[in-house]
Amino acid sequence: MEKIADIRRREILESYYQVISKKGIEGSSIAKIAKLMGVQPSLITHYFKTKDEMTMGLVDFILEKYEEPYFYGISDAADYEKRFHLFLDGLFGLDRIRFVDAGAFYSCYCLTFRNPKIRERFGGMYDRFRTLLIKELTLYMNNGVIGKIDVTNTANAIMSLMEGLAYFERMLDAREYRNLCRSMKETVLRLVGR
Amino acid sequence: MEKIADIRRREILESYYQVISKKGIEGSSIAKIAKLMGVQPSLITHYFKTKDEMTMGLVDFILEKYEEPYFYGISDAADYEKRFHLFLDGLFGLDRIRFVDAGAFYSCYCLTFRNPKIRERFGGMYDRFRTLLIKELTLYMNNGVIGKIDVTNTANAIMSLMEGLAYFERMLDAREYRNLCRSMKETVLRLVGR
Amino acid sequence: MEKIADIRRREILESYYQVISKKGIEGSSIAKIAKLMGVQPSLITHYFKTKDEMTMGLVDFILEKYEEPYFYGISDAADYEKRFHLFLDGLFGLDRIRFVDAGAFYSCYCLTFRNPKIRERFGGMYDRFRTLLIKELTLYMNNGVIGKIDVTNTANAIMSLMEGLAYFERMLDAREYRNLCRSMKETVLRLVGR
Amino acid sequence: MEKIADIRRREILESYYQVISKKGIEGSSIAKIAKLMGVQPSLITHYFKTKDEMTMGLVDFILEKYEEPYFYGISDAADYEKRFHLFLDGLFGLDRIRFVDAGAFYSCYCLTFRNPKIRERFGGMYDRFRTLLIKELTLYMNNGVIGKIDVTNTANAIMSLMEGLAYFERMLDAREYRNLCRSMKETVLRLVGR
DNA sequence: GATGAATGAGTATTCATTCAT
DNA sequence: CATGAATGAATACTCATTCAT
Repeated sequence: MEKIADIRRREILESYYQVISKKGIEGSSIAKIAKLMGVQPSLITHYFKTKDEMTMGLVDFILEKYEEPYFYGISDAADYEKRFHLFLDGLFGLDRIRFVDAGAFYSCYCLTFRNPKIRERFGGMYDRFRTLLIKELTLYMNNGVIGKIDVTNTANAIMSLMEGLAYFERMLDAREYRNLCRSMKETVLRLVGR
Repeated sequence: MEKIADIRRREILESYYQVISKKGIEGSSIAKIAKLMGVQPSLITHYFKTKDEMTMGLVDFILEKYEEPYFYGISDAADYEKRFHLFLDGLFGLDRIRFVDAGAFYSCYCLTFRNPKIRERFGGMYDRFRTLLIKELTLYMNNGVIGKIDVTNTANAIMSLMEGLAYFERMLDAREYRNLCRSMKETVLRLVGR
Repeated sequence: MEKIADIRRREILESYYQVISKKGIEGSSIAKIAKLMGVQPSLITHYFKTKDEMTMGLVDFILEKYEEPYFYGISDAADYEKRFHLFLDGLFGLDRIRFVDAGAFYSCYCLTFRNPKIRERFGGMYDRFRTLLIKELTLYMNNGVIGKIDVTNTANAIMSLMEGLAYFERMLDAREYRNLCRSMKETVLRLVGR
Repeated sequence: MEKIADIRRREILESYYQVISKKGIEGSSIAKIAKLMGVQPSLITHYFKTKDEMTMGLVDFILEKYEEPYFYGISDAADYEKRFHLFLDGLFGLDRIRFVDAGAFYSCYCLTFRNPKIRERFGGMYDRFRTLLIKELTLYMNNGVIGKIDVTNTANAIMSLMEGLAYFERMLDAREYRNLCRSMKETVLRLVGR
């Protein structure tokens, strides 16, 4: 039984997210969010004292969404060989579900350049992701699925590949993107010594 | 013999660039640019009819700066072996000179999500870069410096690696970044069959 | 046996008084009062239907405080000569206790210019004070402590002197203020024919 | 030939003065001033960067008005006896022209409690007035029109009397006020030893 | 080529107040 | 008695833009 305040806050962040997706960070405003929600702007300031506070909320909102597929997308199959390929497909597969609008995500990423708190949040998220990758890679390494590697270094490389892939997704046509995905997967295979 | 108008326009874009670097796209305005230049805002509107027009100008300004090291950074050494390694260092070396403020660059990148014209500019820039990479890779391939590869595919992968590296640069500490650079270079070496 | 409602109203007025002292009438608001009290703004509206009503309450609160030293500060000594000098010291002495913050007091005084009800309250307070002065002066006159005077006129003059003194207190340095107090006392002595 | 900017600024201050007279400091706003002028609020911010800046301007505007009758109201008659009485009438006469709305004046006075700069302006004005009084009193003293007095002290007392008179003007009916004026004049006569 | 006056819509935030719980 | 949701108007100030000079 969630409190009404939490629901409202969530609603506001959801609307902020939609506005920022459509209009960008420079085109988003409390008034537009309120209009989308069908409430008065002052109601929003009732829940978030300042716009900065609300933006911090949005970053958390987005990073949570962004993180989800990584944390919950990993198979727990007993067969490590199979699990490894599922894992790779989860990272670079064409059917990878994108939970967060890329425009909104990069808008928030831009905030890291001037807002140390937001940079921390992004940093924290990537740390958690790196830790997850390391754990997973170590598992595969210890079970002979992949070769002996520097797991931290490899995790960083994988994250970089993923980021590059995401960045270029919309710059490429479907065929090029498909090739890039495959190429990335193969690159990872080589990186882990297979 | 440049006209005074061109000089002024350049000056304005330079100031816009500085403002966007410091305050982000959501914190930049004609008034702030004018203040930085020590002129009246209306002078800026005199040279750029609308803010959108000026922003288009800024994108070109930034992409030009961004492109420069790639186009002029490639060695023309006769020794292909040596040239190849200089080439790799140019892309992933620690001493790679960054000509464009990353915050400003990503702010402009964000605009591609809502402005098709700007997306075109970015797309064009990456096309030119891909063409350059393909030409260079083909040269190395034809001269036996690297193995038989799908050059387009490899060029895309290299661009992705570079982008991922740039994205994470400020999220990593110096040591991690150094390792990532080295790792990237090794990854490319494997991709090109060495 | 005071009701809780009366206590709360008193509490609210005390907080309003503090806020107006610190921020002035133009900087005071129900929200700030509520924050100072650690309650919700709506609680204040519960006790005072409108802000105007609360302001009326504040005026009474302040005038009551303001009046106090005059009403209770007068000696009841049997020796009229002595009592007269204590009386004078009470009005113009350096050790005169100020019960009301001058900033808050003048803020309320300003309201008399637009709010007839508030003007009445101030007028009533000054009437009571004048009556008191007249009574006291008559006593001294009838007992030969002072000469034959127009008591009403003299009371008005004394009030004016006091007001002028209060007005300039913070514009003068300590020495000047001390001299002014002494000068005022001497002026009164002359006015009452001594 | 005054510049348009100076005229506009003056116009704005005049309107601010009218609004503050009618609505008090707590009821005055840029929007109301603009409405009274028939212009957009943003035009006002064009001439005064902040409301505080405009308020500083208003204080100067009001003090200037307030000062005027004192500086220009003093007779330069050669007959000192006559000049002295004209001088007294100027200060306490019934026909004393009031140049400044009392409500607006006291609203500004209230600002001295929280704004040191404004306090300074008021202090400066009173200093100039005291200096003027001292000069005038010294003239009379040196020419035997009045007795030997402490001119500074007397100047302070006169200012206090005037302030008290102004403060109570609107609290008294016409007859009482007339009497108070006369009483004040007599008090001054006694203070200067006549 | 450049200034500065002016507009009108927009910004985040605060205001007093109402009402259901 | 007290909270907290919600409103709608107001606050100072900034925005991009136009236009006359």
